[in-house]
Formats: sequence, C-alpha cells, structure tokens
Amino acid sequence: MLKYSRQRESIKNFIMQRSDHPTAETVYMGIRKEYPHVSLGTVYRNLSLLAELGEIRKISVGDGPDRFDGNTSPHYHFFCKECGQVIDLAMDSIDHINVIASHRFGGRVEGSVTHFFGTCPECLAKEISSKSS
Amino acid sequence: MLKYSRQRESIKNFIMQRSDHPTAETVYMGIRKEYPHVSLGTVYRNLSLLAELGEIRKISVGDGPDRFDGNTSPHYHFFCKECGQVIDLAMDSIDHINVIASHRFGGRVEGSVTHFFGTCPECLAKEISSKSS
DNA sequence: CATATAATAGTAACTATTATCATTATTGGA
DNA sequence: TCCAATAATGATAATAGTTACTATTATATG
Repeated sequence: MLKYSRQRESIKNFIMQRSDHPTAETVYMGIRKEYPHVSLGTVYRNLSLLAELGEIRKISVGDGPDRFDGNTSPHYHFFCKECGQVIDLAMDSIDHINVIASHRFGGRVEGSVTHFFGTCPECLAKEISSKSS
Repeated sequence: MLKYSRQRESIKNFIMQRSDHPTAETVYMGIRKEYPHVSLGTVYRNLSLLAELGEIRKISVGDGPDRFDGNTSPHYHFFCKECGQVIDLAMDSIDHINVIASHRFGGRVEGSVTHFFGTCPECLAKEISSKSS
C-alpha cells in the first residue's frame, strides 16, 4: 500500500518542471533546497518507484548515470556527443521497426529502444561559426 | 604504438568463437583456463582497446554489465526479458530512421542505437507448451 | 488518538569499471 | 643475440552509480 510523502511529491514536481532529463544527482541537489536533509537513497527510491508507476520515464544511457523524464508521452531522445546534453526529438513514430524486426524472428518482439546521437543544434552552430571565421 | 600480447589474442579469440555476447566477467572466467593469472583489469583494458580498434563491438545494455560481440558487421540485438540472453536479430537495415530523425531537427544526426526486447524463441516455446497443457 | 505500516535519513554494501604502479613482455636496432 | 625503450601486465586501490539495511519518523485508518 502506497503512502504519500512530501519528498516524493517534491521529486516529482522537480522532474515535471524540467525538460533537460536530469540525473538522480541533479534531482538530489535540486530538492535539497526545499528538503536539506533528504537522502540520496530517497531520491533513487522514489525515481524508481515513479518510473514503475509510469509517472515518469527512466532513460538508460550506455555510460554515465541514468536520466529521468517527466514527459511520458512517446518521443525520442538525442544525445549530443559534444556537450553531452540529452534533448527531445520531435519526429514521426518509428514503431514499424518492431514489425521489421519480427519479420523473420521466431520470438515475440514486445518493443524497442532507440537513441539518436550526433551534434545538437547549439553545438552545430558553434562548429559552423568557428569554421567560417 | 601497439604491442602484441598473448592475453589480448586470447581475449579476441574467445570473443570471436562465441555468439552469446559475453560480458567482461565471462571472458575473464573463460581465458583463465589458458592464463590462470590474467587480471580482470587486463580483460577490461583489452576489450575496450579491441572495441576502439573496431575489431569487436561493445553492447551497452540499460542495466547490467556491458557485453561484447565478435561480429562487427551491422546487425541488431534482441534482449529476452525472460532469460536475459542477448541474441542477434537478422533483419533488414533500419538506417532510414536516422533520416526520419533528421527531418525536423536542427542538429546533425550521426547515428542511432536500437535494441529490441521481448520473449526469445526458446522462452516463447516454453510459454506456449505450458499454456497448452 | 492509537495502531499499523510505509517512507525516511543515514550509512554500509554492492556492481561494474577505471586508475595506479611496480614488474614483465615485446619490439626494433646495434 | 643482446640491449634499451616502452607497451602491457597483474595486483590492487579507487571510483561512479546504485541498492540494501535499519532505527526512526510520517502517514493513514479505524
């Protein structure tokens, strides 16, 4: 049975009002302003719980800490190799790749995770301006 | 300047003759039969080096240890939720998703990583046979 | 208001991986 | 073949990220 906790509410609010996919550490730093005695364990525990409840999404990167996303609607993520930031990618659904994967496969494809990477708009602008000068 | 090492050769051979995408720990256990005093650090160092050289591929899963693949030709991986094994997925290229992602995006999409998950053929067979009985 | 129990803070423990460093192995030249 | 230069090693410590433990506190329910 789930009981309310102010810390959990604060954690959820923090995630919801950000669009930069913060890490557990960032959430910890952020809510310490409101709850100076909050424990990092509490942050991890609640982030996992909220993700299980489907209220937030957990983004597992290859290396580096996991990130969390308050936007649970289907969308994709772009990882910038230059600055390391993770940004949302507005694009048409590519769910058909699951059908392609199922085609000659004897198992059951239940889903897939796709991450895009490259150079983000900001870093690309910097790159172009430094080359033209 | 790169120097030969028997340990590295053994590690590479081990990876090459397997198709189950072993972890560093599995490689370590495997080559200890030939080199009982090999260090886990040596295994990690060489797996990273071989991956950098493009001789093997590193597969980063969301959670759990990284896996390594001796097959460097382009292909996809399927993660079974039931038994945890990682198997190759023979399917047509889905590189066009990078074009889709680029469409309304101001940055430069240089690539993407896609992992499929669900129930593998073996686990699916078990599931069906247990239901029909 | 009392009881049951979920959640917490603080901390230890854990997993996967990387770094350090003295010693050993490999390599290319005399 | 020997030697010097240096890459690689084994052993171990250190690190990052996360989970587990436990006594105490907060929440919910009758």
